Amino acid sequence: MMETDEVCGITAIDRKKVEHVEQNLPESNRIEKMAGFFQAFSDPTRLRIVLSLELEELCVCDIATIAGVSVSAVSHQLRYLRNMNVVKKRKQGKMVYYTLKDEHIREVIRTVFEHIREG
Amino acid sequence: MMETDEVCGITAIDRKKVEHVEQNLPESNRIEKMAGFFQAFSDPTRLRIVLSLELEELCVCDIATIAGVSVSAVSHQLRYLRNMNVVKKRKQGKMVYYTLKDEHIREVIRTVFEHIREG
DNA sequence: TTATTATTTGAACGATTGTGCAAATGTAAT
DNA sequence: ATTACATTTGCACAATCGTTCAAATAATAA
Repeated sequence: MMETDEVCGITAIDRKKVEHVEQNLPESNRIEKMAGFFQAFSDPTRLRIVLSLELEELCVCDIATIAGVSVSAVSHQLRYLRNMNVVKKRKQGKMVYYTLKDEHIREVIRTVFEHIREG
Repeated sequence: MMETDEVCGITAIDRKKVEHVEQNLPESNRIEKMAGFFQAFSDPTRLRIVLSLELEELCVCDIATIAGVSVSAVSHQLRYLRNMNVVKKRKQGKMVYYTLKDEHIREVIRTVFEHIREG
């Protein structure tokens, strides 16, 4: 017989390991926040927008051209990215120009991108 | 009048910028792959699984306990993560133990995690 | 063999997501 | 004022997602 135990109706095979993990895992809040961060880059259109803004400050219309979707769709995604603190906007007359919010975002993107290349 | 131009029915405000971005953007294939990579970590349950496997090699049942979802749900997510080359399995008798696939994944996770902490 | 346990798989379900359309808002030009 | 144009917003809809349940595999124990 293995070291088996009943916990909440689920069979925990190795209680020590489970406890070790549960004690060292970030709290749920943080994990959800982190997952949300990843989610911001998990859609091809959104990622293309972000990568574009790493190269140039762009207006909504130009982003739509580059992303190959409607201006409306881009606007929706930009709002999403703004809420996630990934991009910021600069208004100039009728136009609204978007850029990445800070260097921090740039570095994360670059890091992951490098690792993708290797993998 | 601004430097405006009709392209595919979409008004391109600044053709130079658009061309510069389009020429320096990764190709669609790569962007989609990269987005897929991010997507692997964009769900709280999946991210919790990955973070757990960074700490310990775990069987499916223990992962379910830690993640707080059914064994079935975990198995589905593990298959997803296996297809994405994030985790690998080791079979031992009835049990199947999972670990992160390589150090590469570990480093990406750590990097992003650090940046999240700061931001 | 039969029973038990761990995992996987497929189907079904509600929830979320990304999109385009149409209307609304904001801003500048005529 | 009216027109023109960039952007935003609300709605609807199809597609995808994450989950559980139940059945199927796989492997050990009795």
